Amino acid sequence: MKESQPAEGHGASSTTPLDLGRSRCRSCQQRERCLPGTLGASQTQRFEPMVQRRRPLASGEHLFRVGDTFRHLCAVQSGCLKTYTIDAEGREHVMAFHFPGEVIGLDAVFPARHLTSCVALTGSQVCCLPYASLGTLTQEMPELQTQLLRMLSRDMLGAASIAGDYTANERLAGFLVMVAARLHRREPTPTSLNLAMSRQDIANYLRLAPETVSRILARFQKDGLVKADRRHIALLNPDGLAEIAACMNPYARFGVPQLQRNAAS
Amino acid sequence: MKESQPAEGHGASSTTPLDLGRSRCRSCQQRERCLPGTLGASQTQRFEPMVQRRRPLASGEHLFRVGDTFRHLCAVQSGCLKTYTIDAEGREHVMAFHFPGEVIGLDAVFPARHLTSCVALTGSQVCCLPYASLGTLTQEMPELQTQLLRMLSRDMLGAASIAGDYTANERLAGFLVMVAARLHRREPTPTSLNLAMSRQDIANYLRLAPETVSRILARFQKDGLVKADRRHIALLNPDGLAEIAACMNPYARFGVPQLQRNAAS
DNA sequence: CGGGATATTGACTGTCATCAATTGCTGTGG
DNA sequence: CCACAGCAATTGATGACAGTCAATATCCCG
Repeated sequence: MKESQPAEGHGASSTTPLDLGRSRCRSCQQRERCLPGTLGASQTQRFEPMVQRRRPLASGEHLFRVGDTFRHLCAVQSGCLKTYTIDAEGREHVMAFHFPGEVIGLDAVFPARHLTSCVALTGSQVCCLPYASLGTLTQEMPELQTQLLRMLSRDMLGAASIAGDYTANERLAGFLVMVAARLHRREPTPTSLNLAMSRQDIANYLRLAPETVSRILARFQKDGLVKADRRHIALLNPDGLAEIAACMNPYARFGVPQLQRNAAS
Repeated sequence: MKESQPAEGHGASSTTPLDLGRSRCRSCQQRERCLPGTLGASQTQRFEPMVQRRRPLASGEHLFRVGDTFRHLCAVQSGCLKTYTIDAEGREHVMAFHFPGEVIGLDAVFPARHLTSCVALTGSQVCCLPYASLGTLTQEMPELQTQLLRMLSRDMLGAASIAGDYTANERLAGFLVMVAARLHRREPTPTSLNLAMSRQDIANYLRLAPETVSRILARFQKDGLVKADRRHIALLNPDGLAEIAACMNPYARFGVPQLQRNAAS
C-alpha cells in the first residue's frame, strides 16, 4: 500500500499567489540553472518583471493541486517539492522531486490543467512565470525557447530513467546519485545529503515499499557505501553507488553497440 | 546500416511510386495530429518546404541510433516505430512506441545527441524537420510552438503513466487501451488492433517478462475481455479493460475521486 | 516444406510487498 | 523536566506476484 499524507495545507493554497515584490533573476543564485540561464543582461532585465515571487511555501503547503487550471510555470528558488498523484486505488505516485533551479509544471501545458499535485517538502521559495507571458517572451528571445526545450528534454530523460526496468538496488543507488548531482549548490558534488523527503516519499517515487528502502539502505551501509542516519545520508563511496546504478545512466551508452539480446536488427 | 542523411541526390528517388519530391503536409492524413496541425493554410505552405520526406524505412531499419547527433525532429506518417536503449547489463528498455502523427526525438534536444535508438517495427514513412529550422519557424509561428509544447507535454504524461507503480494487469490493460486510443485513423476508437510490436517489445515496454504478457493476455481472454491471436487483438470489452487500467488514467482524477463500480474481473 | 523465430504453457524460484512489532525522534502538556 | 502521544524508521517473519528456466506449439519466411 502506497499511501501518504496529502499534507493538508491551507484552503487558499493554490488560489492566491501573493506577489511579494519583484524577483531579481539577475542576482539569483539559481539563475544559471534556471529558465533565464541563457539570457544576456538586457534580456534578463526584460524577463525579470514578468516573474512573480510567491509568498514562501511552508512544509506541507501545496503549490497546486490536481484539477487546478494551469496558469504559470514555477521555478524553485530554494527548498524542495514533490509532484504526485493519488490514483483510483488510493496509491500515491511521486512523479518527481524538484530542487532549486528546476522548473515545475511543464507537463501541464497540454491539457492546460494540472494532472498532478505539487507540495512543498520543506519551506520553499518559488517564482512564477505566467504561462501567457511565456509565448510572448519566447517570441522575443530564442534563447529562452532553447532553454525551455532543454529543460523539458532533461525532464523527460529523468522520467525515462526511473521508468525503466531496474532492480530495487539499482533504482535506489540511482536515486542517491541523482539527488547528489542535482543538489550541487556550489561544491562539485556533495557527498553529504540532507534529504527533504521521507522514506515513504522515496519509496513512492521508486515504486518500492518504504520497508524495502530501509532495508536496502541498511545493506548499502553494511557494504560501506553510505552512512544513513534518518534523513541525513553520507555517500561514503559515490563511485560504488554510481557503478550499481550504471545501467540507469543514459550517457554511459555511446559508441559501442553492446551485445544486443532482444533488439530487432 | 548507417542512414543519417535522407536519400535525395540519388536518381533512385524516382523508383518509388509515391512522389517523394517534397512533403505535402496540407494533404497529409496525419496533418491535424501532427506538428503543423494548428497552422493555417498560408503557414502550412510556409512550413511544408522545410520538411524532408525520407525514403520509407523497412521493418527493422533504424531511424537513428544511440550517439547519433540530433539533427531533426521526425514525424511518423505511417507505420510504427519504437525507441529503446540497451543498458549496461544488456537489457533492452523500450521507451516508447510511435504511431502515425506522432513526433519522435523531443527528448534528444538537451544533449543534442540521441540517447536512444529508434527502429521501425513495420515499414514506415517518416518526415523530418531539421532542428535548425525549428527555431526559425517557431519564431514566425507561435501556433507551432504551442503545438510543440503540447506534444512534449503529452509525451511526458505518457511516460509518467507507465512509470508508475502499477500491477502487471493494470499496465497491460493500460497498454491496450492506449494503443487503441492512439491508433484511431478515422473510426472513433478501433476495437480491433493489429500490433506492430512483438510480445518481447511489449514486455520490455511494460517492464514484464514476455511470458507474463502471454499469461495475462490469456487470462484477459478467459475473462472475455479480449480475443488475442498472435499480433491481432480484438478488444471484446473495452470498458472492462479501461476499468482495470482506470488507476493509470491521469484524466480520471479531477473533482470527485470516487469511481462508479461496475462489474469487475 | 523445413528451419528459425515467436508465442504459449507449465513448474519452480526469488525479489520485493505485506503484516506486525519495536525502536527512536520530536513536540506538547502536565 | 519528564511522560506521553504521534509519527517515522527499522527490523523480522511470511507470502504473493512476477521472473526464470524449460518444454512444446505455432507461425512466418525462405
